[in-house]
Amino acid sequence: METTWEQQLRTAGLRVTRPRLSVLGVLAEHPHVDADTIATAARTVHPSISPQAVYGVLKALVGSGLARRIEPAGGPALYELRVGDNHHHLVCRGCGLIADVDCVVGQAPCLQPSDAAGFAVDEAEVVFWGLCADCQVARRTHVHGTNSAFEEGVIA
Amino acid sequence: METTWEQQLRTAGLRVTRPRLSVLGVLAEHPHVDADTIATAARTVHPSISPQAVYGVLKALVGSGLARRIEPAGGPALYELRVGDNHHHLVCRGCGLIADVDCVVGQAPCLQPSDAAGFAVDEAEVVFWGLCADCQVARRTHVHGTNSAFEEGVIA
DNA sequence: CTCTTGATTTGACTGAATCAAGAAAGCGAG
DNA sequence: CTCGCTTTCTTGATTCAGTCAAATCAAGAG
Repeated sequence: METTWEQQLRTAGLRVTRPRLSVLGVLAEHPHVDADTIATAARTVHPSISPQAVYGVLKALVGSGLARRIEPAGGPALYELRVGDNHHHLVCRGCGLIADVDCVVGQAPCLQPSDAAGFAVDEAEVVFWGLCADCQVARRTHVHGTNSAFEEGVIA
Repeated sequence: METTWEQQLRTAGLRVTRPRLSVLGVLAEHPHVDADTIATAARTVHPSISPQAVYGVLKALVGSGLARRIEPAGGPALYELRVGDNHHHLVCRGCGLIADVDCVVGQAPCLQPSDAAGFAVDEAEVVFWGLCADCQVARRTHVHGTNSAFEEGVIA
């Protein structure tokens, strides 16, 4: 697995560098992370890595299709290594937890708009909003505000 | 129509103020606008309105259900008056143009994830990415880069 | 008309991300 | 193995969207 990243980088026409391997390592362990968390985690392996290097690496990875960038409303961009399978995401309104959902249909775009209004659609992005199991419990226990942040448009 | 806003504000328990009426006026004319554009446009009617007032008004409108906030990846948040019908959006990768798409199914969430992973889902947000009619032409005419900005992950 | 409460202004501030210039490292050719 | 070109990383400044807080101002109930 370790060497695979090296190969993948080369295949993508990218040089194999320490910052890139560190970032890939972090992404492999954490399915959905923001740039800042990646920088912090990567520093345990490569202490001198700069935040901007992380942005640069991520841009290169996304640009070459090795990683995917998702931008849930109300938070920083997140990155994941799972690419090419056009899956979707569940986002928790309470704690920001993200889970993957397999796409029912196979290829992108998995959905077609009822009226495309002249658009050539190449991707249908689906985000399911709700409460994760833990936050549902926390809500019911009525300790309103236990789980920090993200409090806002909860519909129920 | 003019007076309806006043009524709607009152019904929502909000005071009727000049900044709020100005912002509502702008939103009624432009279906999908960002806060900055709203501020600029509102100033033609109410010159002294401050940018922060616009943020305040928008937060109040969204909070009371009179407006909806959407946040397409890679751009500032946009606001629209069309609420309560759970419709979706088409976004142009070329120029950022946004079009509404009626939801095929009626109520939210219109879609259910195949495996909710314990989440209580209350909304399915769908964004269709592609090229609008104009940008398709511009692309074909090969004047690459005519339509500013937004250039990046075009799949085709 | 007056008073209370809610809204707006003003101005400072945060967080995420980009840009630019110089230094450093990858890696192919010799 | 070494050279040297090119890509990538570092450092530091800068933008952009949006928030926060204190003070002023106005809506509208009484």
